[in-house]
Amino acid sequence: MKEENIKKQFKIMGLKITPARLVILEAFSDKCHPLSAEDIYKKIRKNEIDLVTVYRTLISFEKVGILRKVDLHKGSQFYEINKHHHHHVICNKCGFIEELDGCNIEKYTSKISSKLSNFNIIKDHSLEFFGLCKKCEL
Amino acid sequence: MKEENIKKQFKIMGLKITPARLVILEAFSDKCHPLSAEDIYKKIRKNEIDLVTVYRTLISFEKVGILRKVDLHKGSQFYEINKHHHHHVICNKCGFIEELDGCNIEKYTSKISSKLSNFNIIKDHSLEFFGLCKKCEL
DNA sequence: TTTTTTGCAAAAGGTTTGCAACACG
DNA sequence: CGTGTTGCAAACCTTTTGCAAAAAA
Repeated sequence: MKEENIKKQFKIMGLKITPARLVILEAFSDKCHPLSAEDIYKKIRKNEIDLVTVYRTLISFEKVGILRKVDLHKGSQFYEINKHHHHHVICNKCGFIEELDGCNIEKYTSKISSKLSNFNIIKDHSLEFFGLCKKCEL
Repeated sequence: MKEENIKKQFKIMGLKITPARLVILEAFSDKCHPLSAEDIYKKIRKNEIDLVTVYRTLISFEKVGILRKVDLHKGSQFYEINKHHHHHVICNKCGFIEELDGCNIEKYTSKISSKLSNFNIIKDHSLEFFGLCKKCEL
């Protein structure tokens, strides 16, 4: 995303443009793997942004819809850019992650929606696969 | 499950039969909602089983396949009986959980399996939906 | 100038580990 | 009796909170 567009989006979202936010957003753009707070902290250490700021930024970004949470059955919470909705396959042994293009479960979602007794509104879903990668299957 | 069958299964799994394990397993049987270590600890407090033992038991049960992890986007890890595979809808506001009967994404799973470049073996998946329950949508 | 945001320190969960005592088989 | 399991205390790791200083608009 271009600098200008980011600024516009931040403004719309009610977020001030700060170096920390730009750096953290940047950390997501060059790699499409999900990142944890710690991952980002290490990655941008040279910028000397506090880990607490990373946490707070992730929370704001998720709140306004820039990021989404991903559960990888690891110790900590991961986030990824909330675009090009997709899912992952995670190796139970080494933690390797493969991305799956797209997500075609809309049909399934609408089917289940009609069966629900306590929900009218479904906003999101998480779908991750777990297995053994080729290196670890041996 | 009957006492006898449990004992057999435990034996097969290489787990000794202990009061703690029976009580913890029991905690899962009368309710199909996912439970966290803390949930179980509170539920069985009268049996005076240490929280650490609960954690360790959950880990062993998951390892041998009696339980599976469920990610509910809450602070802690939840588990449920690894049978009658199904999914959940979780209210983002109040945390209410609705269970979905069955799971019909096998077709989807086999479709994605063929596209993977780093995995031959898919063992499990997690699929949870998030939204607002009828009480919270107002 | 006003409102957010940041850093630091500290607290608050949640989960894991070490070790000695205990219990299952 | 031997190995696996438990309880207790303490450590650990991740995430959150309070508050004053700094920065954005």
